[in-house]
Amino acid sequence: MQEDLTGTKKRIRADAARNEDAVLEAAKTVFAKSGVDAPVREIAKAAGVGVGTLYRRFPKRSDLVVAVFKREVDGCATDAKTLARDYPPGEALSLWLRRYCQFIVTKKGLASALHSGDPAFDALPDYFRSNFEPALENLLAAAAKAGEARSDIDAYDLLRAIGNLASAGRKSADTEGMEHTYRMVDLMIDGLRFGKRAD
Amino acid sequence: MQEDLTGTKKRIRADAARNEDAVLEAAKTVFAKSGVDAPVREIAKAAGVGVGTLYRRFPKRSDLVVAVFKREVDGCATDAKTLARDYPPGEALSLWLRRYCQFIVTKKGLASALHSGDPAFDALPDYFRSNFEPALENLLAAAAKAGEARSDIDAYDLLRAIGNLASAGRKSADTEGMEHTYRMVDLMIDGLRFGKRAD
DNA sequence: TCATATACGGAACAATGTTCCGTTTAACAA
DNA sequence: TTGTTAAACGGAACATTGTTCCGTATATGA
Repeated sequence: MQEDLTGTKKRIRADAARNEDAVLEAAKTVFAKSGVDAPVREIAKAAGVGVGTLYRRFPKRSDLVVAVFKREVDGCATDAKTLARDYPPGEALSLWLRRYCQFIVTKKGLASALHSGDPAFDALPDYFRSNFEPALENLLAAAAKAGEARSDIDAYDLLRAIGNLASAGRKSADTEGMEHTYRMVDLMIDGLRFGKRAD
Repeated sequence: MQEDLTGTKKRIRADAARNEDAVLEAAKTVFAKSGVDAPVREIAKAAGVGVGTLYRRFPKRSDLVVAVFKREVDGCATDAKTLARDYPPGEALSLWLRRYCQFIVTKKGLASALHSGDPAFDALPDYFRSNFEPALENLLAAAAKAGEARSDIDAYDLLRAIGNLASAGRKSADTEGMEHTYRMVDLMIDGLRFGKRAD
């Protein structure tokens, strides 16, 4: 028995780590398919674990929802960095805005859960903003500096605007509404570029 | 066995009518105390009936929620007529806006249920609007005609504005936030009067 | 007063969140 | 490699709902 870098007692057992990941992955899929109210048993089954295993790591249903949400936020925010590294500033910006758009659309069910009044979700809006706002700020700043976007747009305003656009056009959940949404978002991205100006 | 005016077969039994009313009244109270997710058993108990009785008249939980909501809307809309009859136009307007304010505050839990995506509640926003908008329009028109309010305010806009005000200030549910809310609403009512103008 | 359609109450059933515990196994030392 | 053991596992069992069923009670009309 030895202490790890953080001072906790023991190493996480390999199967435990594997299962935690499997559960989160399964939950993401099931939530997307059946909504956030999907039965815990269904998630456990999809992950190939027993409900006991699931509950040891996520004592309350809401813990699992929160974990999935944060994981998705982290993934989307991380993509901002990746895109910024791999693409020219303007393109990185517009690619990420589409990525963000997908995030919003797939989290439709989650969004309503956030406003359900359950205190378990109180921290999520902050988590959302404190991750996405800096991410977008960086992309915007880089694009503006490169002369590929205007520099007078507030990141949070843009997040909200696109969030509203994306969550509005979701009637049939298939490609029908999505195309319309993407067209609107493209319009907005064009606006960012068209209005560009030298600093 | 005789038909009534609407062509339906039979008269409603007295105990049935009594129980229906008791259930609705109990549901209103319980929803206010424990939220719209309160157990059906709790409502049945408060109404002094068995769950079977409750379910005969409201086959789904949501039917009960809808019925309570509509009943509250009806009551609030009816009060508009009563106030218009018993008070001078300007006073009737301002009294009813406070009444409406209370409606919004006590229906906080219900409001989130409306946007839960459950199709059972799809009709409620329309019901809300088609009752309240004409009610307020009448009050506004009368007050404007009497020179006690401006005449360039859209009823629905005002409903939304005050609805937002009232539903915003509801942190502790006690008198704390309510006072602040009422002050804002009073401000708005003053605005209606201050800005009055002859037609 | 009687017959009966109607309504009633609450037990029973189904679905789901959560807990419990006997069994399995990863990790470590000899 | 093998033995020991704390950790993790699975899923049965329990608790809390929504909903259904049905034997019993009763309001109504004749």
